[in-house]
Amino acid sequence: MTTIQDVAKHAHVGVATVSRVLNECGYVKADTREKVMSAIRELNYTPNEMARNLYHKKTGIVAIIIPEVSHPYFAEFTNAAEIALFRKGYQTMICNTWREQNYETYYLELLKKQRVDGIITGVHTLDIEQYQEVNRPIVALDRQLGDQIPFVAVDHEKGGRMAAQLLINAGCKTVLQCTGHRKVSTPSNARHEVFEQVMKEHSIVCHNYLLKWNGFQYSDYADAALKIAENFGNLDGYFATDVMAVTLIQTLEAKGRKYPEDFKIVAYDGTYLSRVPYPKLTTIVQPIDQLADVCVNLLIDRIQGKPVEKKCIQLEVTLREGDSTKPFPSGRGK
Amino acid sequence: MTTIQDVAKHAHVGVATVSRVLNECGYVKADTREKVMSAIRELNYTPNEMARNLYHKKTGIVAIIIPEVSHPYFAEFTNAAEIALFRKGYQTMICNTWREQNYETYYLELLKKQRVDGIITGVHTLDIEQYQEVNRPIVALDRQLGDQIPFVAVDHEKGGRMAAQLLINAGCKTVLQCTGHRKVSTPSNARHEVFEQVMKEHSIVCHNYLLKWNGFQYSDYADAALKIAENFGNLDGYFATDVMAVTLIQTLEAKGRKYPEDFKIVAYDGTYLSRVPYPKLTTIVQPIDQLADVCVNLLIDRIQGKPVEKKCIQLEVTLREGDSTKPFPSGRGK
DNA sequence: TGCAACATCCTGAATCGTAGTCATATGCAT
DNA sequence: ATGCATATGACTACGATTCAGGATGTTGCA
Repeated sequence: MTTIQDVAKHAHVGVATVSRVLNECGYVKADTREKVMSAIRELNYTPNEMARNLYHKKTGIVAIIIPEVSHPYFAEFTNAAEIALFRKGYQTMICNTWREQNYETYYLELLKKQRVDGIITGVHTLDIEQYQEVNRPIVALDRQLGDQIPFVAVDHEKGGRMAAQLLINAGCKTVLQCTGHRKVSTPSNARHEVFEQVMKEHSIVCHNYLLKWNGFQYSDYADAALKIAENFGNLDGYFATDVMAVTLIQTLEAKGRKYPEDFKIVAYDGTYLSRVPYPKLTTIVQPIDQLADVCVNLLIDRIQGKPVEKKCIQLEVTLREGDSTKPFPSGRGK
Repeated sequence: MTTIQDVAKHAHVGVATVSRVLNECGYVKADTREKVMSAIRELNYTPNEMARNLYHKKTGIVAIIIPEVSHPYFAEFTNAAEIALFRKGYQTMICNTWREQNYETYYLELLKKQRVDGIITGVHTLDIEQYQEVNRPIVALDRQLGDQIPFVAVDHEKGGRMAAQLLINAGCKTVLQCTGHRKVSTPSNARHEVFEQVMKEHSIVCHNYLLKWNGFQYSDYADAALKIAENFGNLDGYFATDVMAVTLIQTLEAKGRKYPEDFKIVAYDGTYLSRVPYPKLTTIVQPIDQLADVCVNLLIDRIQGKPVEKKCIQLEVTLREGDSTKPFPSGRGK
């Protein structure tokens, strides 16, 4: 690999001059610049980023820590984040944790090691303390990690309430919601509390199905859907994330239930998946691109040392109403 | 940030000793090691990766260049690649090109700049020459980039033939396949040639619909599906990638055609999306995880200087047969 | 005209933080 | 005293940037 030294020697100038030409700063005579430029071309020289990074103490890389990038929600989030980061001049590193704490710890180290300038984390496994002791730029998606770390989330309570209301309006009497681990302290769990509560207020039976997570594999969701179909196969309302919702629909259909005549369903997230079923699936949509933008902006501000005043930013969910919550014909027998 | 110097001073030893403790090499007395260790703990020291990288002339980062990571195919590919890379001790950088040549050029520069140790490219826009002049570790997915750059792809011809045969066996008489730009020299275009040819051999009318790519957005696919439904809405067989297939199904259903009674369809790729429709969608499945593994292994070999003898690796497609190619009842009137 | 003041142009050396080479210094056995 | 294993620190390379400062050229003003 050719270095700036080689270029300097080849152009019969000092390294500082080459550097000035490269960075277009300071005084350089026109013909000297030309000499340097042609030396650069001749030697096919490209400045070494590692050396630059060492000097400037920045890498221009941001790590996105997520359970796994193949999950539609995180794929779309990562995608949007990459765009935003690219615009700001940053590269994106992806870090799948598979919900393993030690992976998360490992990735958190990247920041201490100065391998990345900042981290956007979308996982919820590690203890808060570990995040807090890394006193460097971090932004959290859907998780409160103490006072120092800004976090971004949608109004999940509203999302849960909307979902509940949609099923109630459709005339559901016995419903089920699919949840992740309820103990995990993430704002996104709020929707399940609200959902349950609203159902209770309307005296509607509300079952919970705890979805164990083993990675984003079809078989896991298919198994879960099968279990639900077995144990809760004749309810009239369901509330689940996109992935679970679409899998559930096909499983219930395979069991002979007509979609969306026999059962109503509301999906949550609004990824591409939620647009696939026909008739259209009613979905509570998270503004994934916006979430990513906000995360990136917050992070870049922190990296650049700007004081981040707002520690918590909440965005709105929207409703994409389809035919999966069309009311049951009135007067139907239970 | 604390440096190795600080640790050395704090422990009253030389930097070399600290380095030896860190890297567990050379002779260090047990109590000296302890002194150093406790200094490291006290100062909360972590070695700076940038400096290490500069010294060792490697970053331990691999770039994956793809059109965009939100597309299910690339999301699943990237996911699998990240796992494989992590196992080999590498970090993954994602680079969305949006099919813009200048982005691709920019990302290719990362390699010259020594910001990454290697590149896996899954895009097809840039001229081959630009790749060839970067004489560093590159592996291509689904594209032949000259003799020096190994490439990995599935047997698309077989895939195209299988798809054609499935529709023929189902009794289709007039079919349509959705293609990308046919001029682009990617092995994956081979399936369309074969598909067309097989159809011709069976005297079946085969239409082509050229899908213009503007990014992985629902609206684009929805628009395309709408156009197909308008102009080719009453054919009896379709062949398209997962994304297009599922969108097409819902659009044709919305037009009143019964799936899969009125028309047959074969999907290509085998991402999660292809598992969503009910009744099940017949799909030509690419072994995406395997493709990623092979790409990663080839790349790491190249990075580590091992001679890569096999310049081209072809994997097999498999058939996941669903009900979307169940034969039309015999004797139906055209 | 003389020369201070300033702008222009360029170089060498120091710097960023780590790793490894080399030289040196112990202790212990022969 | 010699040899060897053990133990340690000063120094320098990695490649780019930047600072201090030297060498010009140019202007302003007595």
